[in-house]
Amino acid sequence: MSDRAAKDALFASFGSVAKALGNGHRAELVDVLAQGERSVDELASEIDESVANTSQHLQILSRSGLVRSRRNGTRVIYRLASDRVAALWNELCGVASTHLAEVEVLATAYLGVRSEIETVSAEELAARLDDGQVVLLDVRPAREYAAGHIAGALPAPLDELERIAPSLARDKDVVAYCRGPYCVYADDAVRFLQARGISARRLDTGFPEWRRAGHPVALAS
Amino acid sequence: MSDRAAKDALFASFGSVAKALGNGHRAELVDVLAQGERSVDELASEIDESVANTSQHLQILSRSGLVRSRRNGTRVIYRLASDRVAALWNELCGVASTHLAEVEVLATAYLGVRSEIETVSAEELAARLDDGQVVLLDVRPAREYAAGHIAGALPAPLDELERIAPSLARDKDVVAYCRGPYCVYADDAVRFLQARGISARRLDTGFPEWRRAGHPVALAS
DNA sequence: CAAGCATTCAAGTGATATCTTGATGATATG
DNA sequence: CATATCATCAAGATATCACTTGAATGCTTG
Repeated sequence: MSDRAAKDALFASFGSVAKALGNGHRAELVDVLAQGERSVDELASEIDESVANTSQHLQILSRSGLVRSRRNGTRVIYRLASDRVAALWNELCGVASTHLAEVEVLATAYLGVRSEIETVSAEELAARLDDGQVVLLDVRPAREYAAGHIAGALPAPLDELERIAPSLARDKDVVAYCRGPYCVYADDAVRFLQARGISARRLDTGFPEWRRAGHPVALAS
Repeated sequence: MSDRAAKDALFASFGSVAKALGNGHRAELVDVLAQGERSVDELASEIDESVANTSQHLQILSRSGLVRSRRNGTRVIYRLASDRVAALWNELCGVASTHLAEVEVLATAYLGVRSEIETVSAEELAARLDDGQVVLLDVRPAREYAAGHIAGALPAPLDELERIAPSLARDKDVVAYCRGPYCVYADDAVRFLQARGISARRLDTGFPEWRRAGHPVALAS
């Protein structure tokens, strides 16, 4: 094999990993899997695609090494191959939002206008949690809270927020967090609380980023 | 627009950035551009593709925001949109080599067996440079050295290594570096020197990674 | 303004991707 | 062992991608 052919093959291999991420549905699958492992039909309903199609996309991700799977009874459970994959996904989103103007437009179309939603950085949140002056709400679905959450966070899935809101201490800061920067849950929660006169902010990232940064978490045993 | 359609569009947009990297030739273009800006025909000859094809690939990279261009006389000069793009490319290579077994095989086919080539980490090199006990050789083409190099490195392009080798002080460590972890130059240089009885090691990354890590560099004014 | 060079465009061809549909495979349960 | 469930496979239609070729554009220079 010539040097050129060998070099092409090596770079094609690097490219194949990017190609695996180069599809909206597969990108979404990686985004969901960053929250934790899921079965094929859970993933299919999460991304609103047929099971057959989802399965095929998962196999493409698997062939490029981004995800792994195991069988559990009749189900096949997929997970990210490692935290590095989640970090790569994060970096990709960051580059896209920095350099692709359309991302901002599309994010607004999906998430709504974010200008009135104040954010908190992970560093600030970590510091204020130590002071005990923050009520931290995990507004993801209950099972994701159960699988792991920021240390000290309260379970507060969106559909229970109405019930929880009245009991929030008025003398503390309320902060909501969810799956990540492009997840609607925390935005919805902040708007919901604001509409009830409770000022709240959202973590500017999400649980996976928090955990990867080495901040304290509570994980399912 | 429904939430689902909006979400699909947003994630398709993220995916489009990955798709731009999802081709061996474009990946190689990004790898070269991480060294510094280049004209279209320089890039075309670097990746051994036709100018027309190279131009089209560059436009795909440009549309996805990964590169920018400016005109200089009859030439069009392309550059990476930012260091974050180089960091993303690095992360991608890292994930590929961690999770794709074939990368190791292909890297060996291209770079040769690397087991006998000792490496130095950037941290160790930075520390030893301060001690003055290292001869550091930049074995990239001369114009890349001229555009910027590690502070204290000597210009030592491969085709002049024969001339330079005899003058290397025998009481110091010799370290070679080049474009990055998947570049042959430093490996070739180490083998060349070893064959002449000079023990040498290579930096395990390359110049762009060194610079992004904030280590000292000398840049063209 | 004509000539030359670098780059881009446009059109065409063969190869890949994506999604759908219906069938098959694997595992647990009655 | 029959059945239900979850997942994968196989085949086919449509769209997109990658590369080639030849023409067109933009800039500089004589």
